Formats: sequence, structure tokens, C-alpha cells
Amino acid sequence: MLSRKLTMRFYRQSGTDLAKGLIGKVLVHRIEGIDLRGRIVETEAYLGPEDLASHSSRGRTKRTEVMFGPAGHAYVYFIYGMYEMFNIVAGRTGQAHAVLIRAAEPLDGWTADLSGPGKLARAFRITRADNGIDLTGDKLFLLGAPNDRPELAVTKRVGVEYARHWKDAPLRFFDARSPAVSKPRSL
DNA sequence: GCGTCGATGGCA
DNA sequence: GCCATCGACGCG
Repeated sequence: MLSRKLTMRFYRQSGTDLAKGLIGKVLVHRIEGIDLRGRIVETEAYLGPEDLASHSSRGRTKRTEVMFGPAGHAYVYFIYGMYEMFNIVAGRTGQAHAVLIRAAEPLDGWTADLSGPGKLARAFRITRADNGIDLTGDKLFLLGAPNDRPELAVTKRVGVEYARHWKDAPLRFFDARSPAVSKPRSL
């Protein structure tokens, strides 16, 4: 089956629906004529300013600016002094929904450990230089996978214990059959 | 196989 | 001071 590039229309779903919908899709980074490719197996949804776990809950700042923009763009930020995190803006413009890509399975015989958001971004060579780029372009983009039928599982998000009543929200999604999912498979 | 902890820098 | 993390280390 021919895989088509995901469109703006697809990215305009709510953060929750996009996070679910991205499981099984293929992430591609075209770099120096080589395509790095991985099958996404784990995501988390962040639901805008009211979501206390989302960076957008602190309002619109230089860092969070792209999250408030149109869907289908990369939001990449730096954390813990050494990791980049790759997110995809979702929903309607101004809604500031986003999906964190947490894990993937490497394709094409690529041997890389993509089990965790820090490791994934590093292996895919995604950095803050990619912040704000349009994911319907030819550099960094996603492909559909028509025959891929992941077994969807849900838990609370990782590392958001500070987020008060949002900390236990069931917004982490993963393919229950994938060995590449990062640590916890239940609450 | 667990829990704990240090690295390391941008951000509000 | 706090982090949407990771890997090294100590335990027994």
C-alpha cells in the first residue's frame, strides 16, 4: 500500500485524537540525502493553557510561541541541560494543543534506540533548529501506514507529578504489542 | 531487578 | 529553583 504524507487536515485534530492517531505512523527525517525512518509507538497529548502539565499553561512566551500557531508544525524544546523533545502542534490555531513523540521502532534496518523522547530526538537528529518547521514539507514529515493496526493502550503521562489535577489524566498512548515503548505499561 | 541520584542549561 | 530525561551506580 502506498503511504501518503500526513496532511494539515490530519494534524488539525484535537491533541488527544492526534496522539492516538499517530500510533503506527512513520516519522521521516530527510538529512543529507538519507531518510531516517521510525514507526511511532508512543505519544502523549498536551491540551493547551488549561492543562497544567503543558508548557502553554504558563502562557504565550518566546518558547511556547509555535504551540499557539497552526497545527502540523514542530515544537522542539531543550530540557535537563541535555535533551531535545520533539512535539507536533495539534488542533485549531491558538488552541495550543501538542503531541509529544515518546518512542518509535527504527525501520529499514536502522539500529537505534528510540525508546524515550530524549533518545528519539537525539537519534533522529531533531534539535531546536527544527523548532517551528512545517511537517508537510520535505525535510521532516510523517507518513500514513494504511495496513498498520496497533493495539492501543492508555495510561497517565510520564513525569508530570507537579500538574495537580491533570497529573493522572489518561493522555499517554502506545502500541501494547511494541517492545520499543518506554518504561511504564500501566499506571 | 529495583530505587536513587547527578549531569547540565534554559526558562520563568 | 524547577524541569514532558537518561544512565550509572549501589544494593545484597
